[in-house]
Amino acid sequence: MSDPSPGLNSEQLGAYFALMEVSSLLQYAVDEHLRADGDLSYVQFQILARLVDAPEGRLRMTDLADGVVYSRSGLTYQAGLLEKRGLITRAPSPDDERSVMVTVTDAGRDLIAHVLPGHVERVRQLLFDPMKGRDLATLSGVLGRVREHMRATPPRSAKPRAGRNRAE
Amino acid sequence: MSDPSPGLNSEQLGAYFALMEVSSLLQYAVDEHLRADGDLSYVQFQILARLVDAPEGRLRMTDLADGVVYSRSGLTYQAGLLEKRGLITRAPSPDDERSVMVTVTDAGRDLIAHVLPGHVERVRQLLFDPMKGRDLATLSGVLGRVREHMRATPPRSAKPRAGRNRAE
DNA sequence: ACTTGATCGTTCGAATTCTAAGCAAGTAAA
DNA sequence: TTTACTTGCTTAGAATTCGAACGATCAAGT
Repeated sequence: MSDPSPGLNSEQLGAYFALMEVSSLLQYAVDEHLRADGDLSYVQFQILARLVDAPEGRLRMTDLADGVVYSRSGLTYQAGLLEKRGLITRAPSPDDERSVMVTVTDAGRDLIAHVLPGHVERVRQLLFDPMKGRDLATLSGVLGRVREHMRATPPRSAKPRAGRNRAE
Repeated sequence: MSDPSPGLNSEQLGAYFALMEVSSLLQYAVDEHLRADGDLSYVQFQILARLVDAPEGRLRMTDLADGVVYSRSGLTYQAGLLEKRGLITRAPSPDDERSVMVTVTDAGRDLIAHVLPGHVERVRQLLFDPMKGRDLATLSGVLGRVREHMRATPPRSAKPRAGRNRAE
């Protein structure tokens, strides 16, 4: 039900714009570093990092795509590039013949290990240096809650059920 | 001097990931609405919105590009699309013959006015509904400060000065 | 078994994006 | 003024991205 749509006050609007601008600028900055230091795009870094973090270093394509907020076809394309560079391998899953398990190779782990310190350093400089006091605690609290809320909120176009909807 | 690179603690890392994921999901959600309701991409909406906000409803291409964190050539492309749809006009600036002034048309203003309520509504539902108490105040304080810090921090690859650098 | 429907991943084509190169116009120094 | 450099924008071509269509596999229900 959530409140009879009063729009956003100017503080909310400012926070919204700031959020989008900060994430854009941050992504540009780290992307630049990743390319220079490891010839990786931000997306590729995300994929590898997520795999390194996963148990056994492997994930199904779909879970990986959901994790990095990315389309399946886009992931197929990037996985092709990463596989060509020997940073990951792909193999059909034993349990489910449809799905493909993606696994980081040692080369992939090495590359992430090589790039990570500089990456983290940039994030610290840009994002956390200007914070003070309880800023971090509040920020991570709020963002964590918002993230859960978003994950739980299905996209508005939540599948027109069968077919015959959508007049017009 | 900012601290001898201790990396990031796990709370910082979590906040960083949450920030990127939240902005991604939020952008997907509003993008979906904008396309359905006004046949606009998120970038196009940003361009128009920024113009509507500008004095006289016009801006130079470069300032517009910087404002939306976008490449110049990308903006040229999008401006072409928007002009074709009659939402903006382009004209050479009187003062500086090089630069191009972009202006929102009435149609452009109307479209933004049409789309804005739904847009804002989604942002409110996804981003602000799960907030409470002083969350908003802190968030906008922190993000505002971070944004200023980022704008002031030049990209690391701050122009190889003249030409003869970049061995290799 | 047999149909129906959902899920998984890829391929295809179109749209978007970036970088590099180029042109035109401004600025500054000689 | 002439030269050199910078700035503003566009063009050209390659790379990336997405959505729709597809083939294959699984999961139920009958």
